[in-house]
Amino acid sequence: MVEFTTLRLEDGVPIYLQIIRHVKAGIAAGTVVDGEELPSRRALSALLGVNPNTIQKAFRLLEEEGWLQSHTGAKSLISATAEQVEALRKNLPDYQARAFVRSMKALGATCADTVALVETLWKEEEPE
Amino acid sequence: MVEFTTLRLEDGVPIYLQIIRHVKAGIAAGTVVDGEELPSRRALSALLGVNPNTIQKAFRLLEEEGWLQSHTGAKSLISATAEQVEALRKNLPDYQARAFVRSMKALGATCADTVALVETLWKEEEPE
DNA sequence: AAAAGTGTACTATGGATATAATACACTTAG
DNA sequence: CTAAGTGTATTATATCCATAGTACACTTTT
Repeated sequence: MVEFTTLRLEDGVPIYLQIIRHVKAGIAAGTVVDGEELPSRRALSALLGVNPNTIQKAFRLLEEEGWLQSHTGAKSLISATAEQVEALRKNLPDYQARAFVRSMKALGATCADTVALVETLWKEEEPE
Repeated sequence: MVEFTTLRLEDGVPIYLQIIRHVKAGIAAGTVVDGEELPSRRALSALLGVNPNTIQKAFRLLEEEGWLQSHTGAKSLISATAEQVEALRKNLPDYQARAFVRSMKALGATCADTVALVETLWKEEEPE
C-alpha cells in the first residue's frame, strides 16, 4: 500500500500536484513499486483532509501519464515499467538540482557556500 | 535601475510572486540597493509581457513588506535598511536549501550524490 | 502652462484550483 | 445474494490569478 502519512501538504502549491509528486518521488526512491496498491480516493481524502475530487484529479492525471491503472469498482494499482522508473530516477533529481543551483546563484551565493549549506542541513534535518 | 531583463518567467508559479522573489534575490545578492529606482508599472508590464495590474500587485505587496516606497506621480524606489538586507541574506538561502534537501531525501538520494550533482550543475549552468 | 509619464483605483471577465453534494455502475467481502 | 467499498461523472459554488479597459490625481519634463 502506497504510504501518504509522510506527506505534509504545504500551501502555495496545488494539492493535486503535491500528491502527484509524492507518488513519483516514491517510485523514484524505490519505496513504491509496480503493482502496489493505492488507498481509495475516499480514504486518502479523509487522511489528508482534502476533497475527494482533488484526489481524483491527481489520480486521473497520474493514470494519463501511465503511473497507475484504475478499473471501476476495483482498487487502483501502481504501474511502472523498468524504463519509466529509470527515466524518473535520472530526470527528477537533476531537474530539482538545476532549479536549486539557479536560485542560489541568483542570491549571489558561491558554489562552496552552497555545498557547505546543503551538507549542514542534510545532517540537521529530521534523523527520521 | 533595478534590472528585470534577466527574469525568465516560468509557469506553475504566480507571476506576481516571481517578481517579488526576483527583487528580493537582487537585494540579497547586493545587486539591488537602497534608493535604487524601479521601472514604472507600465514599462515593466511591457517588458515582461504581463498585465499592469499584475505588476502593481507585486509592487504593492513589496511596499507592504517594506521593500520599496511609492508616491503617486513619482517613480518607485527600493527601500532596504541594513538590518533588512542582513536578515534576507541569512534566511533566503537557508529556506531554499532546506526545501531542496527535503526533496532530494524524498527521492532517496544520498548526501554525497546530492553534493556531487550540485557541483556538476554549478559549473555547467550558463557561464553568463 | 501643457504634455507626458507615473501611481493608484475600479469594474468586469475567464481560467485554474478546491470544495460540496449527489448519483450510478462495478467489484469485492460478508 | 447482499451490502459495503470503489471508481467515475456531474453540477454548483468560492477563491485566487491574470487579463482588459478605464479613470483620475499627482509629478516631471518640455
